[in-house]
Formats: sequence, C-alpha cells, structure tokens
Amino acid sequence: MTERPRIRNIADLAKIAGVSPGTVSRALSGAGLISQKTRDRIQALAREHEFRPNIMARNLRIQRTGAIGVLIPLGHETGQHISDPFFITMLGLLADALTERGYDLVLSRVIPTTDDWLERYADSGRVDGIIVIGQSDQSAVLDRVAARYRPLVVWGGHSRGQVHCSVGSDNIAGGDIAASHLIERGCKRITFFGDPTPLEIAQRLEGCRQALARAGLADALTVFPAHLAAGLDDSDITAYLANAEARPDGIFAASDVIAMSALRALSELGMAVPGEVKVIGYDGLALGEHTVPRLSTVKQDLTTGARNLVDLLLRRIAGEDTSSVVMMPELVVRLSS
Amino acid sequence: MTERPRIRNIADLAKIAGVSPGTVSRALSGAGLISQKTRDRIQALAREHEFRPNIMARNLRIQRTGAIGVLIPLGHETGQHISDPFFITMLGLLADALTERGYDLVLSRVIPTTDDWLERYADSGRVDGIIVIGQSDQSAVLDRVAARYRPLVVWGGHSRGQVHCSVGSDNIAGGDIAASHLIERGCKRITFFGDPTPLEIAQRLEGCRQALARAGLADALTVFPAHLAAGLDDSDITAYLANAEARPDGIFAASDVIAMSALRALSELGMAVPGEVKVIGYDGLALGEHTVPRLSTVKQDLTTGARNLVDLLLRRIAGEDTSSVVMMPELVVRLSS
DNA sequence: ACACATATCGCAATCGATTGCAAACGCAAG
DNA sequence: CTTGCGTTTGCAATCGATTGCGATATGTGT
Repeated sequence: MTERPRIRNIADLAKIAGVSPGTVSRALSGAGLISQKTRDRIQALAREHEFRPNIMARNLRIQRTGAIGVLIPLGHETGQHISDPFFITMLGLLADALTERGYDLVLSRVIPTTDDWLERYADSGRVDGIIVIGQSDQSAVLDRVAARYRPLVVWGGHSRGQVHCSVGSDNIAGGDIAASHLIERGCKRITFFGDPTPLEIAQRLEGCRQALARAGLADALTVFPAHLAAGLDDSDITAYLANAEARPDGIFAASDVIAMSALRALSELGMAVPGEVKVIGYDGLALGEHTVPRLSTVKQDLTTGARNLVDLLLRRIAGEDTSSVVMMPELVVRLSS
Repeated sequence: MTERPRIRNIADLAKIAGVSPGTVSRALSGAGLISQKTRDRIQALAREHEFRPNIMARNLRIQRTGAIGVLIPLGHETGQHISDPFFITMLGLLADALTERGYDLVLSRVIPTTDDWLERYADSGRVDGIIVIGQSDQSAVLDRVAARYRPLVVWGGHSRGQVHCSVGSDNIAGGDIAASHLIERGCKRITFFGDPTPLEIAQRLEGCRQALARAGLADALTVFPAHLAAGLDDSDITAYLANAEARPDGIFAASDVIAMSALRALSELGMAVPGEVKVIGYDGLALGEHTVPRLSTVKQDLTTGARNLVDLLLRRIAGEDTSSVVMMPELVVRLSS
C-alpha cells in the first residue's frame, strides 16, 4: 500500500514515475514520440493508482469539448413536454452514433421564446457542434445561424434555397406514396391529419395533394390540423370525425403518433379499420407494430438518418462543406389499409 | 466599426476597457466586489462585441463541469436500442428539471458488458453527478459505486439494505393495487406479464402475489416473462395467449408498453377487453390514453419523481447525505378493466 | 486639512494537460 | 575514440477564467 499520496494530476504521477509531466502526457495519450518501455511503465502506474487525466484541462488546451448538443425546438407546440416516440427513437440512434465516434450527447429542450435561442447556444461554448431535430417553425433562425456557425445540421425537410444543412426523407415523395396507396385501395374521400406549420408536415401535405391531383381527385381532400404530440388531448380528433358531414374513407396521418390517435377515435366511433376507413401513418416507428390494427405507414430509415446527421456534422467540424441529404421513404403496408 | 480586433478572451476585453482581466471577470460573473458603474460599462462592452467567456476555462478553474450524466443501463435487455416511451418521458422531465437548476444533461446509453462501466463513467470527470434510470440487474454495481462516489442517484425500486440512493414508486404497493383492482372486478385467473429480473418488476410481482394471497387466490397466478421494450417482437405474447390451457380473465402487465402489446394480441385473438379479459398496466404514461380500449394503469408521478431525483442529486453534490424516496402510486381506471 | 475606514481594483498564482522546441540520450559507422 | 544521426525526454509556454491578497481610490468623521 504505497498509495498514500493520492495522484491528483499528471504532475504527481510524473513525480513518482521519475519523469516529466510531458512524458506522462505522451504516455497516456496513445500515439506520440515516446519509447514503448516507458509508455508501458507509466500506463501500468496510472492503472495501479486509478489515475485518469482531467478532462476539463484537456478540453481547455485542445479547444474542444467532445460534446455535441442535440436540440429539440418546440416552436409550434404549446404542450409542456415531448412524449413523442419519434424523438426517443432518434435520440437513441444519435446517442449510439455519437458514442461510436467518441462524442458525448448533451440534450437540451428549447422553447424558442426569443429568436436568438440558437445563437446563444452556439456561442455558449459548451459543445463542438449542434444537431437540431425538426425545423418546427424556425427555418429562418436556422438559416441565419447556419450562415455563420458551421457545425450545425438539422433533421427535417429540405426546401429550395435552404441555407442550413439538413438530413431527412423526401417528404413530398412520402406524401405522394401515402396518398397513392390510399387511392389504389379505392379511397375517394381523404382526410389529412396534421398541422402543416412545420416544414416537414407541409411537404407531406404537398405530396398528398400532388398524388390526388394526378388521380383527378383534387377536391377529395380535407385537412384537419391535428397536433403532433402524443399525450395531448385527442378528443378534437374524435369530435372532428364524429361531426364530419362526409366521413372520410381514407386517412393520411402526418405521423404515426397522430395515426394512433385516429385509430383509437375511429374505434370509439365504431368505424371499422380498414373496412370503412383506411389509415396510413408516417415515420415507420416500432409503435406501429403494436396498434390495433397494425398500422400501415411510410417509413423513414432513421438509423441511416442518424448516421448521416453525425457524419455530416463531424465533417463540418473538420472544416468540410457539406450539402443536405434527402433519403427516399418506403411504403410499409400492414393491416390498417 | 471599431470591432476590427476580435475579442477572444477576457484579457482582450480588459485591454479595450482599460481595466484588468480580474475586473472584467468580476463584472461578468454577476456578484462580486465591483462598482456598479464599471460593471455596467464592461457588460455593455461585452454585449457590443458579442463576447462570452470561455466555459471550458471556467470549468477548469471552478472544478465543475455543469453537466449531469443520465445513464440507462440495458443489462437485462438484449435489444439494440431503447424505444420505450417511459424513457423519453423521464428524460424530458429530467431535462426540464436540470435546465431549471442550471445544469446540462448528457445522455449516455450503456450496455454493461464489463462490470466497471459505472466506475469508468464516474471517474471520467465529464460530469458533476450521475442519474441512473432503472436498476436493471445491476444493483450490486450501483451499491458498490455508491459507497465511494457520492453524487449518484437512481430511479428504481428500493430494497432493504440498499446502499445507493433511489427514487421511485412503491412497487410492492403498486402491484398490490393492480392485483386488488383485478380481483375486485371479479378476475379469477390472473397472468402477470413481465420479466422479473429487474428489481422494480420483481417488486410489482411480489405486490401482486401479496394481494392474491390475501384474497385466497394464491394459486390463481401465472407469470409470463414478456420483455419490457416496445419494438421487440411481441409474437411471444400472442403465442402464449393462444396456447394457454386456461386463458386468463385478468392481465397485469408490468408496464404500460407491455400492456399495449397484450391489448393488440388479445384483439388479434378476438378476445374482448374488458369483456372476457381485463387488462391493467403500470406507469401511467400518456400512451395509455391512446390505446384501444384506453388502458387502466397504476400511475407513478414521474414529474415529481424527476424533480426529486434532481433535488437529491444536487444536495449530494453539495455534500449533504440523502436517503431514498419512495412515492405512492395511484390507481387510474380507464376502459380496459 | 488629517486620519482612518471602506469600497474598487490590479497583480499574480492557480486549475491540469498539451506540445513545440531544444537538450540529452543511444547507437552505429568511420 | 570521435562524429553523426535519430530517438526520447525535459522545459516551459499556453489554453482562458477565477480569486486571495495587497494596493489604490473614495469617502466619512473630526
């Protein structure tokens, strides 16, 4: 037990090893100009004393935090908190992808009251880069910041002239796919459930319109701006469906979570799915496997999405200039349509 | 535009302000021995030059990171990722509570392969404290680390002789409540859905047994170790229910997510809920409002749970010694029972 | 006007690791 | 036994903010 004097820093370790702090640093940091022999000796010593170099000091010197901020702006939602399964899925995948690349993930939920929320965060110096999940209604802010702050990528839709770098599925194509599927199944009166304030949702709606127009059903569409988040009261959906003069025979929900609410509402009203009404969602969450009936949906590949986000961000941190990525969504037919 | 020379640090600002770095520091850090006049002047200058002091340097000097690690050990689950709505709910609440107290939340998912995962994290120096969500099957590790590393709190069950500080609901009482409810509703053959490896689930099962024994129905119970996470294949549940010699007339699911799978399985088998089978879950997630039919459940108050976790952790960081908190769960009767 | 208490401010050490540069080392050829 | 070259190691500056202590500046009471 010669462990009496606790090793608090690299200098202490250097002392008992009989070398200089610089040497210890080189020994511990892997690569470097140092002999194999002393490296092994010092690493063994460090292990023996359970010594780990102070990360904050390292960060200061290296000028990087080793952390990536993940922001979820809640611009269009007034609800207090997220309980959207979409987020946890994305968050989990991001956590994996970032950990793999040696970064920590710091999670921040933001309610954009003032419009400098992103600037403040970017300049706070707490992270090396930022991933924003969903544009919400903050596209202008994202563009403004992106013009000046490089390490920023966004999950969401892509639009012409967009300044910020985004990763997401082709929402217009996805909307088209969903609507086309309903049309193929013989639907004549289609309702779109979703608030088109966020860019992504607006694009899904656009794709939906496009498919209907192509099929000569342009005025077969009704739009009901249901809210995005689960956990919010969905009695509005029930009420809407109960009162609708012409009940739809096809529902395209802007997200799987909304679709789930719709399924429940339909069940309460005694409308058979897919008999009387066909329902399709969007996202392709695991959740859809567990609804009654199992939910048809337009699936985005979130795994490669997350991987792309991280990849682009790290390349931006490295100084590279990257452009947005648009992925093709895929139709998944289950039992609700 | 006299902004030519960019202000990179406190010394630069001091120079153009005609004061010493120390004074600038005091001016920017709020309280301190400094005249109101120079403070205002310097703060104005800082704002004008969009200068924000470097956080890493501050952290190093102050010896704190300003971040709390949130860990989710996945010991008993082999699934690759979490898609459990329980986590996002808790995570969101923790994010709020921590932000409120001026801390960042760094998220880490851990697959405990080696048994020193917690030690490594605790000693990494990246965070000021740790919140672990769920004991999984790692109670021993938690106890070992807690004995030496103070700023650690855990969401989960509480057991006699436990060393680590935990916050959670009284799972035994909760299990009792659920089972008692099913008994009151006339159930005679009850199945418990859940893998009792994690402490919390084991306790819910214990409470369930206790209620049945009290009602003289001790051998009316069957246990089926369904997995916890949504997204996992739930065909095992369907298969189980299809083959069961004596189909249950009451199901107590160890979590709302499992209950949801059970509801779908029952629907596929054409068994009416709550007519033929009554179902009750555990957690009280928003999700339960959207199932078909709406899910009865035992609700834990996660909002005050999260607040307690943060509160206890900060008190531990401050050096205080805190003991565990056990909260009473509450029966929520909806339409599935 | 003088002494003394108090409010501000400057100085310099400090947190702990990293790294360019130079010194000291080793080894082999001449 | 030198000279020469390449490998290791030590030295010391550096990252940027904080803070105890001592030095001024300000103010008050005689």
